[in-house]
Amino acid sequence: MPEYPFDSTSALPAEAIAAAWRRELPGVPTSSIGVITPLWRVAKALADDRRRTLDRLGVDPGTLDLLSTLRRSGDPWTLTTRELAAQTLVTAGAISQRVARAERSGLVERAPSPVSRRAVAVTLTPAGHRLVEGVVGGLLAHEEGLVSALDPAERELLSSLLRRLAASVAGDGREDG
Amino acid sequence: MPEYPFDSTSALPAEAIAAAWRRELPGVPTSSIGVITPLWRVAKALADDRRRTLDRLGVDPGTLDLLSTLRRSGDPWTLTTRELAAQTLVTAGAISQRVARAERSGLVERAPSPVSRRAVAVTLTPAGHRLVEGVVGGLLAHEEGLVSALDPAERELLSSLLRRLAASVAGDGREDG
DNA sequence: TAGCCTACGTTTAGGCCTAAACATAGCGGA
DNA sequence: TCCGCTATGTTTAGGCCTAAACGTAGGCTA
Repeated sequence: MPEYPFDSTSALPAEAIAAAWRRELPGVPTSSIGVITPLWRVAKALADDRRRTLDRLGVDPGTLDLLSTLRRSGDPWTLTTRELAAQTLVTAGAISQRVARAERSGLVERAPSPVSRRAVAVTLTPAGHRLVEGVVGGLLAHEEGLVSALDPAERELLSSLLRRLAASVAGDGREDG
Repeated sequence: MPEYPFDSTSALPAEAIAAAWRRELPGVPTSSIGVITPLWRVAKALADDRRRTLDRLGVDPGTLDLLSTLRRSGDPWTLTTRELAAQTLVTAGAISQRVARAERSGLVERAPSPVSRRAVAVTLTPAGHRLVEGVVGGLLAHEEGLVSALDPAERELLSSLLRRLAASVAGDGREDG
């Protein structure tokens, strides 16, 4: 049996963590804990769930992210390293490694870009097409089930709160120099 | 200059991703994308921000999580590997590695547990105390600023939606066997 | 045509994680 | 007392990431 990490429902409630800090180090500001802790727990639970689901389907999350981005981009299913990095939110170095892994597995091919001679064009192979097309529908259907605990109005509300928070975090923390 | 990943605000909106799937593979269910995509983007933005903040303070996120959990537990600042795994939501193997790293840095010590002979008691050293106490206040103050884009009522709402979602994800995805 | 700058990719070092295989410790029954 | 089962930790293989160093391409200018 695989060794699962503990799940978020059995973890200490965020409010207990905040209370412990106030008891141990009076004066530390604890109000962010109530939102950041549940956020990370959900994100981790979703990531764990996706990793296990994809494991059963024979692909890893980084590779599926790569194949999905190419597949979604439409005919001719080709993007440069730079475009892939921008759409998947990881560094160019990470893309380089993902592409190398996927290329070893025969899922994508690298070729000099027709547009710019220093760019590299990454293209889905037939095997890559088959894999992503065979997996994406099932994955999305599964995740649809996970979020169905919230009704459509609640999902919209959650989504909009998250987008506002994202704007705040991205705006801060970066713009010094 | 470090190579930053692209930030979430410049990324493709979740709705554009869903529309691309509907165009490319009609029939795939796309309604989960609107909530899962923003959720992961915020989580990643927060994780990136925390990593960089802690980097300036000379500690890594995994180590701070370990030291914080011990510090919060109160006198005598000792927990077993198992308790640490339960509270930090990572596997026992990950805890073992974190503790080994922190021990090499002189921040914690391992000793046989007085309670059970097969348990290992992990305790904060004076250097560990100094580090966590010197860092936690600043980190929480910084993150307080990040979430201040939402007013208290909105934070409470977000928090409660996230907790409901966490319960759904943890309940599903695991209980087969 | 050399010098410089920027854009684009890749590689490497090292942190971090999970899953799985291993070890050991204690418990409990036959 | 031997066997088996469970609890607890550690180790290893391998995925995944960032930061930083490194190549190399093209453009621009003197």
